[in-house]
Amino acid sequence: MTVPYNHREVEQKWQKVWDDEKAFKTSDDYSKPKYYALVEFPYPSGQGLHVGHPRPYTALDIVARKRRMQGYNVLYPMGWDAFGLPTENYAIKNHIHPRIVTKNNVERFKGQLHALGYSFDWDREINTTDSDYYKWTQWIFLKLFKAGLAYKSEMPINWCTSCKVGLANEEVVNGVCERCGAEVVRKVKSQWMLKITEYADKLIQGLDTVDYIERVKVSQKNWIGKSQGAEVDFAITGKEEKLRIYTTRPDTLFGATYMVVSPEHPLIDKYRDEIKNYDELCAYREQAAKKSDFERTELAKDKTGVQIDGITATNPVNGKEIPVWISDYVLMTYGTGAIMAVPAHDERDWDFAKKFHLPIIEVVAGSKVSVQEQVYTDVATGTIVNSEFLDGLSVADAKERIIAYLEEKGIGCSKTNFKLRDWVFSRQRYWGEPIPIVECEKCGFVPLDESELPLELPEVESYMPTDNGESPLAAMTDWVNTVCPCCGGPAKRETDTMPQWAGSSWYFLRYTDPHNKEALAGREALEYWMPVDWYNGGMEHTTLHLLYSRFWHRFLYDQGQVSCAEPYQKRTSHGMILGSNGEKMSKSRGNVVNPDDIVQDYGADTLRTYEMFIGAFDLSAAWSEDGVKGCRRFLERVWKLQDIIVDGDAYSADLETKMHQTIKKVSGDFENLKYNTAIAAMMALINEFYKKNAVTRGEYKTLLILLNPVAPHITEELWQAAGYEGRVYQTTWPEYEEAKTVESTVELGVQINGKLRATITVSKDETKDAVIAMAREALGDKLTGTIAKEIYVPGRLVNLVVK
RNA sequence: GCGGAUAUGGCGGAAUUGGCAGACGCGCUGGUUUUAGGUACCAGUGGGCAACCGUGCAGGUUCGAGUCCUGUUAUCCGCACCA
Repeated sequence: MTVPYNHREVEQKWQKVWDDEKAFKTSDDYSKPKYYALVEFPYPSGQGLHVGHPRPYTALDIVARKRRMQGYNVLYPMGWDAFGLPTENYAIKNHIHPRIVTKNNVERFKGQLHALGYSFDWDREINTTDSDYYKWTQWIFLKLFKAGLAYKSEMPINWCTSCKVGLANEEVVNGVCERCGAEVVRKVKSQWMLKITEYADKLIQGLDTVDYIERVKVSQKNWIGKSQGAEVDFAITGKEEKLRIYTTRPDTLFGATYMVVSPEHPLIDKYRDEIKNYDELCAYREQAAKKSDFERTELAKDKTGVQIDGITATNPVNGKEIPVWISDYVLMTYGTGAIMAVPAHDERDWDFAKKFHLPIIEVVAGSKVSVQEQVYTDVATGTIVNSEFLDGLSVADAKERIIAYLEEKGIGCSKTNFKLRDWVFSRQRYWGEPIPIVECEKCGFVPLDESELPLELPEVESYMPTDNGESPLAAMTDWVNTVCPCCGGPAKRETDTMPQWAGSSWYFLRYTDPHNKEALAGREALEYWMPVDWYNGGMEHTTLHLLYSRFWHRFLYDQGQVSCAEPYQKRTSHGMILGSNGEKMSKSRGNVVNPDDIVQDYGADTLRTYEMFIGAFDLSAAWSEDGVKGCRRFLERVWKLQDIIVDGDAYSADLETKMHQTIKKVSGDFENLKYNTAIAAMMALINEFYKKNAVTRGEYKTLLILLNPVAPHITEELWQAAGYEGRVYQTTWPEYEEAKTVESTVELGVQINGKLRATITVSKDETKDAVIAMAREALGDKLTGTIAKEIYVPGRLVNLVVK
């Protein structure tokens, strides 16, 4: 009888061995084939590791370990995305420097990850808050600035009226401050912006060249929101000036019965003398500005607006005079801030026209507008009517025709718009990368010289933002007042810092060469390692982090700094781990599971196995302590196979097919995010061993290798105990023979009219006639009437169609 | 409202992509070992006495549908009037 399975001893032992042997150190031998597996690096929060973290980490650890055994040079790194709000807030509250808070949290996280036995190369650990690291974040910012992609602009920020502090979006809950519950208003402040919009098209096109799960591609495309339409000039009656609008439906131009401009549109102030109800418009504008996003959502269906009295416009294609309204359903930030309204064929225009009794003209025949009193927005069917030279055309043809007409007459042009907005890049916070720009009275915004990087975060007395909304750095006059790098005159440093997204927008590059002092990473390292072969992360990062980092990478590519256009070859996403009640884990719900407890009580291998077995990797799954026990039981059963090992390096004859099938199944499933079925296959395999009460040394060896990526500690221990050579992590991944995965005899279902009536066992290469004959015999009396059709699907079933 | 997903035993979930639904695990029932509890092991476990019926619901295509098509309901996630 063998010793019992003591997970604590086994896991500590092997973690030490791996450390001592530098088992997972990435090699600098660039002649080997490479594999770069990446998981999103965590924010080291004060709560420590959550059971959600190990799910993706284990999944890619499995891939990384398997790839090493397949002979690849594997880069599987880990680091810390450590700038950010919670650390800063904790520092403010407890009067501890955020650097200390970060250091403590990182230590805790690292200890927890280490205890889970991940094969990260810790020599490549990075931390976004190290000045050696953020030096290069600042360096990239300077490149963006010099390329004209960083600029300052007035943007509204969330302002808590009670705390007198600018808030991040995530600190605003239902329109009030998360901390004090006071009202949050918009306050305009000059902020750094990055022109991600300039890369909108490249970011869409790049998606065609990469292997991302479909829903990630779809979300990115929707977020960028490309729409093709036209800009058209409407004449303002009696004026030289035109009112330019954007529309995706230029084909409905003849159906425009009024226009709407956004309340902030400059037209209103420009013609204030001619406008008879200017005061009324101003009142509406003020009301619209006060509406919070929350209220605007609530009121989405109920349209409001005021007609501009004194101004009308002329439809350029038919010369008709139409009224102009203002309404907050038109946004100043999209298109031109003005629209033509075609109520017959746009839902919002329809609602608005109905409310204010404006005329509705049908220009796409779909019978619904006039007959059923319904808006008709379908573009795939329908024929243009009431539109002179467009009559009879399809929507698509009419679009083409009208755009040609507009361009010929000089009253409009085709135009592409994006929903994507530029990236607001500054934060009025302490715990972020300082923006390496000074403002000189004479020279304006001047970038620091690269030699001055890193621009280190100075020590401050208080991390609290100031009451006027400036960053805490603004109070440090010694630091703020500096000289202009350009003219030597007096200048002030930028006191805002970068958002948390900055450090994570390029970290995958740093891992390739983390200690490089001369560059963000060496050229050779970048060329060898990039792109990331497989990147896994949460769906919540699809539109921000993933898009931002693709933007930075594409920019660096255009600058000749990196050698591939897209940073990630493959992107997958994991599902969330929910509490045992099926709800999201949270302290307030009291359903949080601490991974440390599971590691203590059941072991890291059990936790890893369970998290992989819990369900389909991309779907959310509820935690179950009983499920954990089941996985522990499985490992116990693997442990106890030691008692029934028999001699023989080969697979036994009766299990040969099963062995080859299992290798195939596990190898394939590990590549396709199907960890749950891979583990199920291994469970089924050991059930076979127990049925026979014997496992050959050859079978046992294969099992240990297959299971090793999932449960690395126990398999190393058993490997050593069985006296196999070296370590599992140094061995070679087993091969299977396709021919040997097929059983020589198969059981077939025999159906009558699609219903199962019997089963027969036949040899895999039996002829159809013979199989049918056997099927008829097996059915006996059950077969009545005449057979109209005989269907034989080899390896599957026989179906007899009877009349 | 728009976009994306999901729906299969008591529970978590499988199903070679149109071919024997319920793999694997949990739980449960009975048994063996044990002073007992737990552990471990063995047998059983979708429903129904049966014929049969069973993959959210209603239709359809097919020799054959969890899988394809049409419609519909519920739940979850993301977005918010983008002309």
